[in-house]
Amino acid sequence: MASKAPPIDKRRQILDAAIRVFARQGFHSTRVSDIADEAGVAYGLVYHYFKSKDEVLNELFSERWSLLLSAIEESDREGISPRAKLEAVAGFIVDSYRHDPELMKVIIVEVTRAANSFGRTHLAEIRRAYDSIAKIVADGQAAGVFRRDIDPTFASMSFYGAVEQLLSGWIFEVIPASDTDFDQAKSLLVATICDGIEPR
Amino acid sequence: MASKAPPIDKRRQILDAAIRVFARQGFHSTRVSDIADEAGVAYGLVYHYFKSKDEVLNELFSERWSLLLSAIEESDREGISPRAKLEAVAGFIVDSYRHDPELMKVIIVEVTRAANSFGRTHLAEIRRAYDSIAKIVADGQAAGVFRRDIDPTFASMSFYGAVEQLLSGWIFEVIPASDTDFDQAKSLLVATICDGIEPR
DNA sequence: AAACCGATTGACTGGTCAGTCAGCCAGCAT
DNA sequence: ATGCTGGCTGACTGACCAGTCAATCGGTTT
Repeated sequence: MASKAPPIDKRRQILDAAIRVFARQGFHSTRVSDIADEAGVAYGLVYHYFKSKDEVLNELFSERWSLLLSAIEESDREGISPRAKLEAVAGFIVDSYRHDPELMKVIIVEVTRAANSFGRTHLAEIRRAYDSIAKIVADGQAAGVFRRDIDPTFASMSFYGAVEQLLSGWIFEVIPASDTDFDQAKSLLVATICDGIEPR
Repeated sequence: MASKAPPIDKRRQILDAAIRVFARQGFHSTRVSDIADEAGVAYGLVYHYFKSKDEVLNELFSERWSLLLSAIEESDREGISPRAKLEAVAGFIVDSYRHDPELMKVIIVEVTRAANSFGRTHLAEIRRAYDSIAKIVADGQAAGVFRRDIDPTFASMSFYGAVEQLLSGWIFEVIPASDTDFDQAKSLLVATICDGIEPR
């Protein structure tokens, strides 16, 4: 037989199990044995594929965050209005959550908002997202479609903060999370940040 | 002598030490002995005044958060415009940070954004803040000074998310934090959320 | 069939702390 | 003086768990 026996990717299996377990219990209260059990794999195998428990989370974060960064930078390259770019960014993040809520929960709760632990480690990567958004705003100002009296960095933080708060709300069931909520959120985020909540 | 020897409040001393240590090292990597050392007090005394290490943080959070809730509800009672109410809320939070950055850091990093641990425990209290802000927005809509096509809960989350993201930026030195930055932030937050970043 | 090798297993170890507890001591009452 | 009370002390313990490692397994090469 030239065909190999199904080479089940145990590494992937461990990562996927880790997403589920981290999402369910949080990073700090999951034991490495929980991951191994969830993956249906021996304890030691986790250490065959990963240097440490931390590295499992790092891998999950970096895998996904690089996609996010690409998406932001990609949308900035397209020949669309700054407002449409912001909408693309919000859309990508919201869709990421819709597509894989567990992974996004882990990333936000354990990394992005865990500023004392993994957030520190990945600060540079996280910052790159802020900076890319700020650049979109700055370009919009240069083009005259955004006000110049709001600092781009400030606008970027407000925008990203609003997006993340929304995801947090969904994650912890503070606000409803249906498909229509997701779609509304995309346009409402942009409407809020660009137009404001006062009538025009 | 009728005057008592200075009754140094050891309980308070422990709480204040905990703020400093939690801010410096984060809750998870501070040992109870670190708190005791910082307070200049014996290890066991921490357990004389508090049931557990968790209870120390709970106390710090509740102490401060109740002030925040009062301030929000207070500002809603004053006969000012909804926009001014939002400015009061943003102002109070920003000033809280200016006045005691270490405590606010602990509250945000370890509770408000630690959704899997203490955030869960205090979810109801945190939610009350969201709800109070949402009420301000809803009243503004009823009065016709805010658009009706943005859900108050949504607006509240965006607003609070922006505020918290800003504090996070200061805490982790992603953005500069001087007194003028604080003052600008107050009005910019409201300008952003109310007026939007597009020119009127 | 023998040597080889990476994947896989899970019992074990070493270190870390949260929380306990037995008792000390200062001030006050009797 | 003797006893009492409660703040205060810090050595100790029991539980927990990340990470190690020696052994096994299954497939491939010589």
